[in-house]
Amino acid sequence: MSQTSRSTPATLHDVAREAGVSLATASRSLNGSTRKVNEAYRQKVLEAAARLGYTPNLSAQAVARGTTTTVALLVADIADPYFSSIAAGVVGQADREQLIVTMAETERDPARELELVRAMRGQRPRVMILASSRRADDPAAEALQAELTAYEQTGGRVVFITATDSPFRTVTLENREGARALATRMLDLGYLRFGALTGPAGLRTAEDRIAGFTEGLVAGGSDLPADRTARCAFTRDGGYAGMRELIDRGLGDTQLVFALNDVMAMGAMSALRDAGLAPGREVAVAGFDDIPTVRDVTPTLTTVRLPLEEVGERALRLALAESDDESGAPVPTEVIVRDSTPRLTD
Amino acid sequence: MSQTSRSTPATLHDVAREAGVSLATASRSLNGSTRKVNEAYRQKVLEAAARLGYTPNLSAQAVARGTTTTVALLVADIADPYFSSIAAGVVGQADREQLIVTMAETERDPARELELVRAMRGQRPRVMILASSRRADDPAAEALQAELTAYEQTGGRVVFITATDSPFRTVTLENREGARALATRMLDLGYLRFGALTGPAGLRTAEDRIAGFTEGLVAGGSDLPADRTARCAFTRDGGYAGMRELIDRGLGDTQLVFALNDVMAMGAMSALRDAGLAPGREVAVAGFDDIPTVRDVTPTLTTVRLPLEEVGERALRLALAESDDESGAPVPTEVIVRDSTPRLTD
DNA sequence: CTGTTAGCGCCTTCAT
DNA sequence: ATGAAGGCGCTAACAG
Repeated sequence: MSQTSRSTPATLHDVAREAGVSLATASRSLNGSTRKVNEAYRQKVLEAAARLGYTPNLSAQAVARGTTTTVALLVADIADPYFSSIAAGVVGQADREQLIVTMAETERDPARELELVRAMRGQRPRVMILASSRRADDPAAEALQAELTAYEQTGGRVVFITATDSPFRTVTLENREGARALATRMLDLGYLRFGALTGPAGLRTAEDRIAGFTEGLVAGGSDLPADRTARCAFTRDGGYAGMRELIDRGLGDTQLVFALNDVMAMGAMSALRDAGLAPGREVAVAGFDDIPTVRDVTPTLTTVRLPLEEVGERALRLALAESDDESGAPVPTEVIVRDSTPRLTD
Repeated sequence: MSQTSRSTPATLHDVAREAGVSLATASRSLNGSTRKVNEAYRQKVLEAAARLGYTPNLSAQAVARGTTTTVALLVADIADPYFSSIAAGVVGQADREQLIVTMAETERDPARELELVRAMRGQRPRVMILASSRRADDPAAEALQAELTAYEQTGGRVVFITATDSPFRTVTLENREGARALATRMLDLGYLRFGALTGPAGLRTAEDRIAGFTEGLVAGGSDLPADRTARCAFTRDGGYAGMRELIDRGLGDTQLVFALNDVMAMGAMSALRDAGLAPGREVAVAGFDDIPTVRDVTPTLTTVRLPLEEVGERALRLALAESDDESGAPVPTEVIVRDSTPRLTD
């Protein structure tokens, strides 16, 4: 029975022989679509398969069927809560759809992203979801577009998460609108003088958020002066460094700093604290995304909620949808006011 | 040139024809191991491949070669920083080894885990890494073991992350030792009366940490009274609920609560805050893992550092290693004292 | 309903 | 060094 030395996985052939039926019958009772096989045979096959510990070879099925059950997911940084939440959504939905997800990390490098897309095509995934951030100045953009177009022409489907001007299906995140709503809300709370950590130049998401925030301020009669902003990486450490820079340059009478995303905001609050300033009390801070941990920092962080898991789920559903225009409504966004931006009462 | 309608991916056959060589030559120049092909031909093939946008079909390669380049990763919860950090390590190392990683989520359900392992075997992955938590009372344990054994007998390699009594390769995390060291250190800081959130019964990691912590306390002349502990889920919300329960039961003169892992600790601190108690000042809190965000909470969290990304990398390296005993040294652990456990000076 | 027989895309002896 | 041919595990007509 239990072999102790290395062998090969049981093959469908083995199962068929063990059950005393033909290959086709075995195939049909194990994986075939609609049941058109004698129940008695079916049983024999199932038993034989169980006895042999048979598992269909997905690669073989893929070549024979000419189609896989794979979805490829590209993210910038798996350990970043923004991406891991999206990934959780994708993986969850994939599981429900009986699909397998493979994952790769671009590390925010466009050249690397292109390479990865090329490599992933080898898997012949049914769909490719690109969640790594788009940039305006991407030199590899054209090549990427070409690669993806070719991929779609051979039956694949690509879905972007938030990059509106691509010809591919997209889960639109209302970065601009959300940031604008945030600005409006902050004005309502009595804030008048704003600063911001603006993220790296050219990063699409960052630019949209800054633009929206600025719009909101301007619409409310305020503004975002350039000397109250700092460029920095789109990460926790970037947020820390950016706030540090703002502090070094002199915060002046800045009342609130918008940090573009929650991890940056958390870094920024730590920078304030390390400089002896109390976030929320002395300088208000707001983020974007509403990652889980912002409820647990002190003060709790005001932010714009993005249902990240749902975004991941939607991305996959969108990819699998028949009709092209199913992109549907953009993902709803919601301003969540917490303790990092108390109402100003003076 | 650029087809506008749907077609099929270029095949090696196409490339060969386009280059005017045989299938074999094309194969050899594109993917063959050692170069034994005329440079002129080689060039022609490469050019043809580029012109056609050819990408080798990995599934086909897999069936032909009888081996894949896939590593399957099983985690409990992708969005949890503990697992996403490990995943980042695995994916990073896989990239370096030219391997593809597929990912699935057990949602902490042993039955589901078994199912997933069975399903993943269909991919014929070279290695399978199980990072989802082991439990003592798992009714599916035997079946899982059988499944994994069968998998290894057919050439696969399984690696567990922290489950010492399995017959498979394991990346050992010194949960017990780390917790013991933490206890010792807390005693050094002057703490005398301890409580703990003990996680769900039967969860291996949780039990090791509690055992180690208790050992450390006892060795130092203290103890962990049952009435100062609370069972709860191994998550942020579990930590919150557990601390809530402790508070409701009456904290008494408890000075420090050990939370088993950082996300629980963060939940616990929020529970304290919501109850009007200042974490760190009125009740000290310690966690385990050292996930990135604990530097940004207030007070910063005392914890036991586990190099999670490195754990992921090691898991894959261990899987790929020739010799069996390369399990090597357990992952080093380090107590990191931060502001949530100030020195007691009375 | 069942079995036979071509493939699917690729690799790899085996001759040449 | 190159090409022809068989085979990997499975599916999908196609006959029976």
